[in-house]
Amino acid sequence: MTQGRPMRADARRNYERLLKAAAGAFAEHGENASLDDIAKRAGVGSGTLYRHFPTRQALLEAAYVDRIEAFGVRADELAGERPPGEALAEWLYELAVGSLQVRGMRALLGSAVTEHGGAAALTACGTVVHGAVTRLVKAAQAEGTLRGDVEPIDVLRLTHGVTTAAELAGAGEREIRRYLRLLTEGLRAG
Amino acid sequence: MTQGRPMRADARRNYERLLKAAAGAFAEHGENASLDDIAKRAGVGSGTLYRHFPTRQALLEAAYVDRIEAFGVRADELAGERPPGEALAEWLYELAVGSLQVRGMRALLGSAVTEHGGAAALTACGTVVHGAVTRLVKAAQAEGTLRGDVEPIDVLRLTHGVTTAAELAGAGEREIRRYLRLLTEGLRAG
DNA sequence: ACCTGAACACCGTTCAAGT
DNA sequence: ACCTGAACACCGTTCAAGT
Repeated sequence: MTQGRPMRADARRNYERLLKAAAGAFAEHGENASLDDIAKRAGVGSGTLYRHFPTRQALLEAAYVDRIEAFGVRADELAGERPPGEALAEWLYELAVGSLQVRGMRALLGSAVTEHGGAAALTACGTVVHGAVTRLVKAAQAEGTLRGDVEPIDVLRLTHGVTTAAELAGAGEREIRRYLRLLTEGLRAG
Repeated sequence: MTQGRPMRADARRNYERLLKAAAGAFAEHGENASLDDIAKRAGVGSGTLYRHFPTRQALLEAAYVDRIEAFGVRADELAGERPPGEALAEWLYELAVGSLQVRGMRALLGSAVTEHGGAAALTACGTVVHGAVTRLVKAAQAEGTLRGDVEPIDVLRLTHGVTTAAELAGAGEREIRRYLRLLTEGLRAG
């Protein structure tokens, strides 16, 4: 599907250098790392970067595609090990921790659940994450531990929101856990 | 407190022109509106903008200080009209709707609840909002409708997070209401 | 005391020329 | 088919000169 004809040898080499440079730059400077700097680090002209990755979004996605796919696998693992409600909670927790630790991934996940003017053109990353959360959510709803009136995408968005909140708090993993529990249990007394 | 000696006439005029231009630019282009453009709109040199507002944050805050203070007043109004739990919920709703509608205010509120390396130097805007939410939260906790293990700042952060989520959804006011209810009631079945 | 605007540094993006 | 890097446009920030 993403297959096209194979790249010329130099193109493929540049592609991989760019990915490596991008990962480093995003880790150091966050999602807004300079594209020019990334090209320089990779030792290629800036035009080459644009040829391979027409938008910052595309580069971000390519840089984290492995990690995102690991989350898809992890969802099925958890579904096999634990009761649905717990599996969902743990997966959301790991997703939140991941997007806090790996700078740039939060932005990627955010745009993966953004409504882009109606007909949501799901990104590759969006497809994987959305598929995973849908399986977990349906199971938890069937089990009766998750309310029936929420869509999988709502859960993803709210988790992203909670992660944002935790980041504002300069939070560690304990704080994320706390905020996520407030979401799943609610703020009401009880 | 913010009083200093009175500004020279031309300084005061420029200050106000800048505020007006900033409000317009933020409304049009969001929180990242070009500062240079704002100075041009106001008909002043860019240095003048920096003299009055050393950071973008400072300009954002000055542009919205009236609106923020209105939220402080509104909190007391609601506290006088409704039971504490309802007053808090309604206030958070209005805050969320406000930060979605007025571009730039969301960013301002976000940074108002951000932990800035330990000794949180609260902004003026942060002080107002934090004071208001504290009054509402304490009352709701005393009444027993809000769980006792959350701090006012947590409520503010989570509301900011929910607003973020709603924005991702390209949401209207109905969606915000729904997401806020999910926060206050929780995701668990029941 | 305050203002102006040129100057500098930096970044994203395009595209003509090269291999 | 792909790459390079100069060129352009734009922005934030500083500061010497001016009133």
